[in-house]
Amino acid sequence: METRALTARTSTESTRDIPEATVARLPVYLRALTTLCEAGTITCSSEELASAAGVNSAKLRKDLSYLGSYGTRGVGYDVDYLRYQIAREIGVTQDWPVVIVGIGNLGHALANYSGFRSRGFRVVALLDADPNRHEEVVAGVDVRPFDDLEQIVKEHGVAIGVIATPALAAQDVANRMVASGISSILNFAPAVLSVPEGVDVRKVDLSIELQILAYHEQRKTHGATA
Amino acid sequence: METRALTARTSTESTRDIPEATVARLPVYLRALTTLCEAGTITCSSEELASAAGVNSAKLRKDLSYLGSYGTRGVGYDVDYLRYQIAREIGVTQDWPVVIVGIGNLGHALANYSGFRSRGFRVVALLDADPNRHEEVVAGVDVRPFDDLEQIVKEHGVAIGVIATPALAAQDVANRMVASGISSILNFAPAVLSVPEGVDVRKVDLSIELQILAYHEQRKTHGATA
DNA sequence: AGGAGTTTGTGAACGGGAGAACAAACCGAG
DNA sequence: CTCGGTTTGTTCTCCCGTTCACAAACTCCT
Repeated sequence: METRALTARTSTESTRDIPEATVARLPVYLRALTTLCEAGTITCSSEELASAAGVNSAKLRKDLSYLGSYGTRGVGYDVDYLRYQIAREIGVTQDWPVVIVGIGNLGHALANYSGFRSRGFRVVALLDADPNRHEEVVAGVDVRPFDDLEQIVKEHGVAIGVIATPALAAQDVANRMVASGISSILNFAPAVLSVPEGVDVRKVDLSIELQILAYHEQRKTHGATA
Repeated sequence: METRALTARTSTESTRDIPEATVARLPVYLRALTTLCEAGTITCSSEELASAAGVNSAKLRKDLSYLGSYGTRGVGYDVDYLRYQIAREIGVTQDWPVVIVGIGNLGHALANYSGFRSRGFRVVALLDADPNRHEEVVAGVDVRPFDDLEQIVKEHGVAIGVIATPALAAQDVANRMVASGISSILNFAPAVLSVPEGVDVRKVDLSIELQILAYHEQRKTHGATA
């Protein structure tokens, strides 16, 4: 009778529906906590953690409150405990298999990026349409033909794909990924992807970021071009 | 008596104070327009352009309205004219000199990325603290010692810097950049930078994007781990 | 010239996130 | 046990951004 049925979960814990803005900050908190942890810190206040993460302390506390009450009033948060809780909420307590398509300059860099491995992701395959690259071994993983995508996805249970191809190829790659069963895509190609309902796409665009900076930069020195 | 005094500008054109969310979308429109232009399209409606950019048409129209009235009712927008207007508003009608610090995997990829050159940016220098790299030439630009930063910035009038170093070095690099006169920073290092008032920092974090995808992915297959 | 059809530009309602401020809860000292 | 100091969790308010809906404006056809 109630809409509750939709939000009710089997689990005994975890209040669901975390705001999107909060979800985007959780990884930042996670990194800050890891840094604190490595520095030997046992406990920290919301003020300290907020400062380490570069956000407002009130915002931090509100964000954490969506996950539950993991702090202790008058004391603060247990660094290691909170770190685990956030990692669990995000889902990076165990590794996610990932495929990267497009082994150009950027693909190389991504394959070699150690931050993936250390933060819950494992590159299980590198794919490229160019046969000349199929001899290569990058970061300990050999480059394979793009047509192997479906088999690899099935074999490793891959849910997340990274697109690092030229813009023209991006939509085709996305289509094949979706057809193979991938339901989350990180797109580095400068192209707008259209995907079916239920598939998440996040886009990282290097030149757009620079253009945004250029806009503000232009403002700073507006009329003073002499 | 009115707050108008604050928003009034000397220029005869350009209504100022464009919302930040709009600024972030202008480069997307610019790219969509360029694509349309290359396809030979002369005119397009807000609906078409919005679809090409992957946004709502009402949002597109409102965004464009902040720049002025560049469309024609009953007709649409002149592709080439609008393209120029947006480029001018962003400030990419002429090239911005850019320095990249940290020539590891990612730095290499960035230096070779053709999208910068074609979108109003010119890499004038590659810097690295490691003397072993100073022999290298990447993308036609030779890698120079980090200590040359100030001289290069002065010489070329560089206002925008890109940080592609490990996390530990990022803050130091940022400090040196600011001291040299750079006032806009694009940071790829997984670290929170603190900079003085007036300096803009944008952050691109590869693993955070993946973590956000992982969160949603975990939801899709919530209790069905069987 | 006039009217039908089309598309822009914008006013207004709506929803979500940011930040301030405070009550509830915890620790430790006496 | 009580009290003062500290820090969390949460409520409330404000502001930005999104979206709807419609009037204004333009073209084309008759």
